[in-house]
Amino acid sequence: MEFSSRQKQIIDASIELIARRGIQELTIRNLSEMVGISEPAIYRHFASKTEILLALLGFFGEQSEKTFKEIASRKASALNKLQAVFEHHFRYFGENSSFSAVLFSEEIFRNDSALSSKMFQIMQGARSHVLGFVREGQMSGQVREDIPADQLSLILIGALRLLVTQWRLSGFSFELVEEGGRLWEALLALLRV
Amino acid sequence: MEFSSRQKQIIDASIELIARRGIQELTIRNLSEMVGISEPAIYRHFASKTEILLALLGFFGEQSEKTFKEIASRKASALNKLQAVFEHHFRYFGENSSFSAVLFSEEIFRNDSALSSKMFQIMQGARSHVLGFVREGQMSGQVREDIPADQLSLILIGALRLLVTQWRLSGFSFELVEEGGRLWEALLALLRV
Amino acid sequence: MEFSSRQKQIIDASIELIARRGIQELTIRNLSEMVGISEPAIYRHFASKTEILLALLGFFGEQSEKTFKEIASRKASALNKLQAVFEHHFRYFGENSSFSAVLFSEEIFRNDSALSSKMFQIMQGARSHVLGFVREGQMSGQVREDIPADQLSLILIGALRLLVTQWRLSGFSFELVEEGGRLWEALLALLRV
Amino acid sequence: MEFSSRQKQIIDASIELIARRGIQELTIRNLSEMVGISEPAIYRHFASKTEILLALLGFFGEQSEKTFKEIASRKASALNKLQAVFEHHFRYFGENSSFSAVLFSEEIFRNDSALSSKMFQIMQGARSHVLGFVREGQMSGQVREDIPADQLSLILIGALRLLVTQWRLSGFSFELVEEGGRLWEALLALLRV
DNA sequence: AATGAATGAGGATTCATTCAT
DNA sequence: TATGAATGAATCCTCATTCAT
Repeated sequence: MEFSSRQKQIIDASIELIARRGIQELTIRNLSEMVGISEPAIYRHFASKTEILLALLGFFGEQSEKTFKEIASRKASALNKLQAVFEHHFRYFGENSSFSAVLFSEEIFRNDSALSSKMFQIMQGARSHVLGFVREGQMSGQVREDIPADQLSLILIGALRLLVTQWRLSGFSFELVEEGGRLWEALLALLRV
Repeated sequence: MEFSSRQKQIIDASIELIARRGIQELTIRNLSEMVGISEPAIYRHFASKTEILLALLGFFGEQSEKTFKEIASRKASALNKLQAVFEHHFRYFGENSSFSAVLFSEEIFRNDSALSSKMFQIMQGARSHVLGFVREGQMSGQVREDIPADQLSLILIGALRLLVTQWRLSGFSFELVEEGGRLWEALLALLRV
Repeated sequence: MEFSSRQKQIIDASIELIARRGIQELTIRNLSEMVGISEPAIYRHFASKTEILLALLGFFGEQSEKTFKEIASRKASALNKLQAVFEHHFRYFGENSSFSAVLFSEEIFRNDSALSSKMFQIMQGARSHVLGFVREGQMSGQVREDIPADQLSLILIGALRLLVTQWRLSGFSFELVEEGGRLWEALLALLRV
Repeated sequence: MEFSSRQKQIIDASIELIARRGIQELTIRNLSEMVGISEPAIYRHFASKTEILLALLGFFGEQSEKTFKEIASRKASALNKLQAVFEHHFRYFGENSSFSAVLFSEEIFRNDSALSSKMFQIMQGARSHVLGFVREGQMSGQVREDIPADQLSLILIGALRLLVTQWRLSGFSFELVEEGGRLWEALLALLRV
């Protein structure tokens, strides 16, 4: 999916808007004000509001997929790859605090089936990549095998999500990267044989 | 807080509405249709829409608090108490699938400060209770001490939340109680010394 | 017209409400809150909101008429009577600042013909009494005759009204009785032969 | 302040509405019907109802100020200027009977502080101009000096206002300009040395 | 004499979207 | 590529009033 610069501008503004003021404030009016064009002009670039959200999710999905693939291709141990996943996400959200609001608020996309299935797809992508790394770790003997890989993945992702959510709800009141580092240490201790 | 039967009816309808159709569909109109009275009639029982949501959260908060306190008072080991927390929540959400939609969707309450602080309060309550149980376990030698208690709590709650969220997003496509049981087994193995 | 004590209470509350918060805040709800009874209970005492306003105007009308008649019956010169009219009104409004808001805001009663004709009647009453005093003064040689009596009445009443209105709009920021005394001195100088 | 033609249309309709049916009937719905557009369309041209009333008062204020300044700049005696003020207002209201309903009904604007202060400002403007003319007359020896200028102004404006109010409440049942002429004659006789 | 529950009509305002230009 | 003007449907909420109790 290629987006024009105007389209990118609109997507960025959407993310900002959702992050700063919540999904209920993502209106065409607010969007057009933020971009600096008129309301109808928005419709020159996207057929509907849903289309904007779809593009937004597509953007996240692609980024996520790309990142996971890059990490997967590294010549490194499974635990190092998992660490990279954690570090990447904490750094990424830390720098783009707006994104977490969108990515961890599935509720937002409930009403439209196209949106919610796109969301589901992104979540599944991340899940299966993490699962792959965990399995890799178990096969290489780095990760404990007494617990099923899918449970471990669930625990890993659940912890990551909750930390980011707490960070966001607390008004970004702590250093996500640092706190994330501590969380990873804890998880590492749990995973290791 | 005591509620009249009509008020309870309105709260129930709100939960149903949020659960089935999402927060965006929680409108006074839909609510009044569901209850079977006119829109203005709603305002005889609650001063505003915010008041309804506040009552709804208050109801959840009280229930949650009561449950945690009951479990805390049991003569049982810390791990048994944690297990009880997990079992209770999975059974509870399993039976009232609507509730999870409300409780794990903090985004919903962002725009109103009264609501979001109430939500925060409920989350903090659960968090501190779980933390207490974990500490208890560490002191009694049941729970490993090489990982800080707050990290363990985060991991526990994060896993619980994510499982419920996946269950909900998948359209309740699996048995929450069973799957929750498996998750608890995994967590138990991780926690134990 | 005789009013029950509850009815008097309602009328008083109406005056207070109009005076303190304006006619737009004279709602059955606010009224019932102020009186301390339920909304339907208001309708036990008055058939409708219009009926309340009618009673309120009737009360003012009677008081006004009584006062004018009392003054008219005094054994005093015409100018003394006029002075009494001024003194009475300034003292009366000064003590019951609420009343001026009702009496000089004819706009309030426009929509209902029963109300506006009642209002008109009260105004006409005051007007004809003042006119009578002026004529009396002209006939007795106290008041200049080069200006028609009806013009003089208009000027007298207009000045009284404007002073009270300014006092009210300024938030009762000056001593009405004192300022009214000065105004009367000025008018007296104008009226005298 | 420049207004689009649609905005002028809306302001005109507001004046008409207030004049013909009273402030309580100045609703967005009635306004939109009168203008011949939908209710939301009104909001394309004014951000809120208050904004409409503010524009309306601004329009009156400007007109009033302009008129007073023009009269003040004339090479004429003070009494001639005062006469011009009276003639202008009676002619103006006679031709635009609607305006008096707005301008002399301060009660209307009580609830909104922005509106009531604008109203106060307009009133003060008129007051100080009249006061200036009276002082000018006293200094030039045209106007009697035994009565303070501010009392005379109050009397002048009070009489003007009351005549217009009576005219309006009587359903425009007499010729305002003629009757206003007679009133001015009376006032002139009072003012002159 | 009073009330709890209810309502039809209407209040201001916002929404996503369309259309002519 | 953009906009000014518009709108149907919906938002939350308030009003005076009624009715059964």
